[in-house]
Amino acid sequence: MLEAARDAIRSRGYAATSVAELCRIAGVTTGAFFHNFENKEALGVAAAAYWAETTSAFFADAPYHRHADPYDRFLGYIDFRRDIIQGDLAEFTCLVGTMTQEVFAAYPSIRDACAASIFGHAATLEPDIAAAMQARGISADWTAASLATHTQAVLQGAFILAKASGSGEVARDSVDHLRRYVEFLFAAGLVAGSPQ
Amino acid sequence: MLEAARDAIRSRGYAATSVAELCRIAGVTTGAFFHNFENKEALGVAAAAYWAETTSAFFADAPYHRHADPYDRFLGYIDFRRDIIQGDLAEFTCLVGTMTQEVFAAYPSIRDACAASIFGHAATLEPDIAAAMQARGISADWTAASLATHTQAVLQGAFILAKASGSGEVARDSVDHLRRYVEFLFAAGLVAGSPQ
DNA sequence: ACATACATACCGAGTAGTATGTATGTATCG
DNA sequence: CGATACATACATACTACTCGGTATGTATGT
Repeated sequence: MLEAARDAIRSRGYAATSVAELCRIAGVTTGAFFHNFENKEALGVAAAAYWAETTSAFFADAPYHRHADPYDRFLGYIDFRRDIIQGDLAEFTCLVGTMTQEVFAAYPSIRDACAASIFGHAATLEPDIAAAMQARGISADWTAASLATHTQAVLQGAFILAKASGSGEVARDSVDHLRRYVEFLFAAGLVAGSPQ
Repeated sequence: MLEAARDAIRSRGYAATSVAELCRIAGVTTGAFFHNFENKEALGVAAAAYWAETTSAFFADAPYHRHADPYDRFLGYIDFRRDIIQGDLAEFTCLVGTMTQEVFAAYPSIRDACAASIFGHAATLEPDIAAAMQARGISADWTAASLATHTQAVLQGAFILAKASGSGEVARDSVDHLRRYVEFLFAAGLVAGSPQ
């Protein structure tokens, strides 16, 4: 059911996905649906929570954690995010980013669940960024938290451009820029602190 | 009518905005609506085209064009984008970015109109970026076009995070990171070409 | 000066279809 | 036997869209 919601909402959006269609895809009846979810809004919240869970597990198992150096882990994360931008648009884009755009004003409960997923994921990057900053003696006018959040902004924006262009290529290009930025940040830390 | 569509779709989304509601806001009848637009999809296309027109004029009149140096104009653009992230969420976020997420699979005509607006706007930045690169003798593994596109990705992603968090603050933080990146790119051009 | 014919823009009640949600019945469990 | 987990058949509201009618203007002929 939650998987059906994930797939349908990712390709059609929240409002355009009907409960009946969802039931048909998942092979359940409307009775079962409304037995498990109070209403459609509750499904949206549950879908966002399910997304947070499954993506957490997915990234926890990803190979970039093998690196001993936290800086390498962070760069490895970015490379990994770049690598998984491939195949069908609805397969690599972000459910909660999509839903947020639609429901942020009308359904605060869904918006909050989406925000928890996005910022919760960003928070998992903070320790590595902070450790990398400390190892390189970086004290800048940006924080580990703001850089972690920025990576998510770049990714979300990259997904929008991918959907607009119909291809993941522009998204990968943007992630390349993000990687270069991070290299600059930590290379600059070795010499001074900020550009010019 | 197009203004009503712009405001309604920016806060509620395309699918959740009904024709009847649109007519009520704009103070027209359904007869008038379907006289002017073949169907709701045609309105979506027209709204995206109207957005492209009005934003083109808005940015053409913006103060950053006063700078004599193309590099300053580009940085001025980024600062301007940062400055206008204020007030209500539905007022500073991007109509075509929002619509793209919803309709990219179901309504190719709307998606294409949104893509034309986004990438058309990005293209207006290319000449200044290219001129700045040439003035500083930069030959890098990135192009003016890819950097222009990346700026749009950061902005679009920043808007998503703003909607998720309910505040423009995180969006402005991301634009700050973008500015710092651009400064790095052009500072590095003066010495070598890439980080390290 | 003005009648006729016609085109365009618009009105708004109505329609077929679809949306979410509900009321009620039934099977399956501990 | 009571509670939970569903299935089925609606109910009600809303959806995009239509269609016959009308108001307004314009081109043309006399």
